[in-house]
Amino acid sequence: MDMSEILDSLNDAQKTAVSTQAQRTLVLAGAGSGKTRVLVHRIGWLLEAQGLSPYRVLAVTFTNKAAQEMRTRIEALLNRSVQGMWVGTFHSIAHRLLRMHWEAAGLPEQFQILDSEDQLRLIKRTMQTLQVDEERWPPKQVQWFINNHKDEGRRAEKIDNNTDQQTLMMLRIYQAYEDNCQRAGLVDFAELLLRAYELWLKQPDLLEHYSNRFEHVLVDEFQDTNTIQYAWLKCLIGEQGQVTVVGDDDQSIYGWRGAKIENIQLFEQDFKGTHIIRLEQNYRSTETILRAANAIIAHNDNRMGKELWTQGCSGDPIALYTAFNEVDEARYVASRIKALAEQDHAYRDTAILYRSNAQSRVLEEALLREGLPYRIFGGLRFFERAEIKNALCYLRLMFNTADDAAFERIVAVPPRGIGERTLQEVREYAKEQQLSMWVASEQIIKDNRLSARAARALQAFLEQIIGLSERVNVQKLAQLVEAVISEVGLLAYHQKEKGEKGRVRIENLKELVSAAKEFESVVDDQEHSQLLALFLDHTALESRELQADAFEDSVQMMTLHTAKGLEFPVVFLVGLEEGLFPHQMSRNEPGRLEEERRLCYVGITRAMQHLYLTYAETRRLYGREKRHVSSRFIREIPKELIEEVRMGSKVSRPMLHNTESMPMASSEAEAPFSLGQRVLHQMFGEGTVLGFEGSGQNARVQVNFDVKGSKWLVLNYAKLESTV
DNA sequence: CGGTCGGCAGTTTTT
DNA sequence: CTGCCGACCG
Repeated sequence: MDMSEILDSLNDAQKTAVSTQAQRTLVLAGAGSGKTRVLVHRIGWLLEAQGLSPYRVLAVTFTNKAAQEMRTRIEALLNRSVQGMWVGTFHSIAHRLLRMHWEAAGLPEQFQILDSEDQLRLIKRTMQTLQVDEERWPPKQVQWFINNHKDEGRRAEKIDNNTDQQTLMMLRIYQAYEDNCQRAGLVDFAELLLRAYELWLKQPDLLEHYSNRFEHVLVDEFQDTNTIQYAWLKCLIGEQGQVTVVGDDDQSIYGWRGAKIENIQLFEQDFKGTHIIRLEQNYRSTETILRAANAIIAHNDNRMGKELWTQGCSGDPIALYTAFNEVDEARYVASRIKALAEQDHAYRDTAILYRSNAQSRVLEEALLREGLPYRIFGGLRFFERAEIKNALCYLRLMFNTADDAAFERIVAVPPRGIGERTLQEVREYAKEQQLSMWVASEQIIKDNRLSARAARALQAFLEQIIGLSERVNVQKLAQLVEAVISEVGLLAYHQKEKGEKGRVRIENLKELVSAAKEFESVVDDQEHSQLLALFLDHTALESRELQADAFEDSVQMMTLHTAKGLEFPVVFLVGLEEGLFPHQMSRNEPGRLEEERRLCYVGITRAMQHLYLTYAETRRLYGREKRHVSSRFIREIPKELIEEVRMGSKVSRPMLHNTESMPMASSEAEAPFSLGQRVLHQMFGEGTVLGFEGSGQNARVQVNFDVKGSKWLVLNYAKLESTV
């Protein structure tokens, strides 16, 4: 292959990053600077120019999507398959290692992965057996405690137990939870990483093998690595290994879940002679947008230092809309999107970004009112839905009867005459004898420790699972899934549910069968039982839906966190208020405030052409009206980049007594009411003016009545009175 | 065993 | 104001 294909399309900094001979390379890649491109071409360069075997390359990402994309793009660039290359998330690579070396890692061969919901349930269960007060030790907090320690590489027994009562109890739960996991062959997400790390420590020969094998390690989104991931990498790379890490300290937004932005600085110290390359040329946004982003992020301290620039045009000023309240804000966004659509902007070119999910609702209503199609990202993923997880837990229990988490989840779903009394009996016995729930059930039945009715029900359950698991080696995966949902009564169970809910759940269960079919065809030439194991891993590790949502041109709505890595021609960044963004909880701690600022930087740099910022002076949140001042992030943008928008009546401030002094657009000056004004209606009572539409005879006004809610009224008929 | 009611919490999310 | 979870009751 011609090397020029790999280098020619790149700028100088990118070329350097792709072709450097340095043993250690740190690429500081600004937003929109072609980061993925560099990573892909770097690997291409290593394989083609350096003649490295794909077998000797390990590339690590944070999401399955990124891993998938990387492999696809490398193969497209080189026009060949790179099968032997390991490309995956930290978790999937750790998982792969543990599957291959389960014995060395001290795990049973059929270990299963717990997602965070499973983990929380198991923690609750553990706490119940320990008789811990859930008021004093909230399970969520315990979960956080456990995961945090694991992320820092700390086992319960290694933690100093010379501490306060509160922590001491958490440690006890941590330990008991671990014991439960070990006995049931269960591994949570943090455990995958920790075990993989301990594998290096406990098995130097294994470490050496992989260190030798992976001559070059590449890491994407390096600023998001946590302590254990960093330690794992450091071991693997060792003194000899070559490594390329790519990241952007200004886009580190996951500190709250353990990511250590300091790892970037640490890298420079730990890996001597690191070649640092900055990618600062941006190919995404207008100069105006970049200047705003640069200005905001400049308020942070201890940056690695980077300034985005572009050869492109300066573009439109940033629009800033000050809304009276959140409804007005949403209305503005919707009306702008409608106007943009009329100028031939596709809906999918537009994104609405917000700090927290709770904000989406009002926006959604406004889009609905305008008849604009939208899609909200986030929310429950397919494999996380309750009915899907139930079905999967049957498969898990069939696969490994010791899986207590699965046992607990489905033993009474659908209901089959096994009540809390019976279960309590089983749990106690299991705890006493250090047995799995499954074996405990068997023995309790045998010992006649239950009423005849309960014993019969429990026996029937065990037999049903055994009956199903005998078919694992005989039937195809999809048939097996189908058998579970119909024979075990899940379908019938949801059929009985009233309302839309049951129907949707049944749809989902059928979707699960299709997913299994799809999986069969993708991963063929495997034994049936193997296939089941792989499928279970897949559902735990790749919660992404198999089929992307049906093609529809719609407005994209998501949180700022979700938007990372994406780009849109038009971006609305809403809710820029002190207390909301930066969030209340982050305002007083400098470190957390800086992370909020980086989040803002991420949001702004998503925009390619047009950026709209909005905030509401009053916002109803948690049923309470609160007044807010504009976000400091707005004020950190140079004034000359911003153009303030005033809609309709041109009154952005609802202070009634000030309306006269506010500038009025001549065309709208005749409007008898202003936005935010309080009015009285004969039938609907008092309310607040939210918006106008039309003029003259047809002029309509939208009023949010205190009691009757929001209504559109024709001004001519409405006989509204000002309350002032 | 399933339904209902009351209390309470309530950034951000991937694996 | 929601939505979720747990307790309680029929």
